[in-house]
Amino acid sequence: MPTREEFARQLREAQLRVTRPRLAVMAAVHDHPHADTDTIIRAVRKSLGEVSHQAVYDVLHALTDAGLLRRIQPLGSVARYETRVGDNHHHVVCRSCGAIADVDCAVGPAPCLTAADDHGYVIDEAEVIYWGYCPRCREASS
Amino acid sequence: MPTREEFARQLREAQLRVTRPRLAVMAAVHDHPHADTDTIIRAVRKSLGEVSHQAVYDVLHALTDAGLLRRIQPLGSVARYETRVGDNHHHVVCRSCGAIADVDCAVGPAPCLTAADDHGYVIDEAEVIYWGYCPRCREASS
DNA sequence: CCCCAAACTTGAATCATTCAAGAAAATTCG
DNA sequence: CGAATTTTCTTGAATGATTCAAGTTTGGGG
Repeated sequence: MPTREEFARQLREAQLRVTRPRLAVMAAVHDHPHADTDTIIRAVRKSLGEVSHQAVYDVLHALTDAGLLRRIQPLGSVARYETRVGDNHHHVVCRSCGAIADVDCAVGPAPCLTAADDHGYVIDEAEVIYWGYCPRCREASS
Repeated sequence: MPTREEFARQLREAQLRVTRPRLAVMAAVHDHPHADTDTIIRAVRKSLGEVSHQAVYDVLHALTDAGLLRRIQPLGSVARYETRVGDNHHHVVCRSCGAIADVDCAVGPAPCLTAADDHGYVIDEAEVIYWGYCPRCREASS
């Protein structure tokens, strides 16, 4: 996993101040891929002691706006975050337990798909969510 | 647009009772593609008089579970519904104003895409959201 | 026409997220 | 190095979509 210095460098490059909560959030999201806000808050408190939930929300927004984090939100789920950005990869979501896994882009570089009729929209990204059942749930229900 | 009888038939085929709120919700969603719940509630009240918001939520869930409606929820938006179901089409969302337009599937029948590595998941649907800017916002910002 | 499960009404509760105002900390510049 | 300035964090309350719960009404089979 990236070092503390690596995270700090990313923050500076994005014109953001380097603070303990921000470093902790970066580490937490890195360690818990696709984690929801509550999980991230708990992880951050585990490493720093008490931190306000508002601070975590602020940090998640700032880092997302800066492009250091990516926010995803499958139907019926709260917001989730991941550190893997800039490679336009996608996600598989289990309909049963909600587990999420990364999937590489199926058709090349972003935007990796071309709409049949774009209605005049200028498209710059195609976000794909695959729905199905994860190995564990499939086994449990058979 | 489908007739009242057409909607009633769809409800019966789905083993659901035919009620005025349900017919009104079907018509409202049909008339307001991609509308959020609040818009639907207002449209229903316009045609039926006072109807509890809870009834509309119940109906939307029942119809969605029955496959008569499809629920979509782009990042940062509340739940939206549409009557076009079963054809695995996708959506273009404007990053600026949030306008949504339908887009036919680029690669054939569902699931229209193949994941590079499915991690053992059994995938039955690929949901695609194209992000970009609609003609109006593009013009307004130039 | 009667019955009863399914639907609807009313009213309160939940919970993720946001708002607001002041305190604390991180860069900048002297 | 130390004060000034601005960003970030804390505290505490508010918002708003959605859900829960209990009781009433209604659709449609018998």
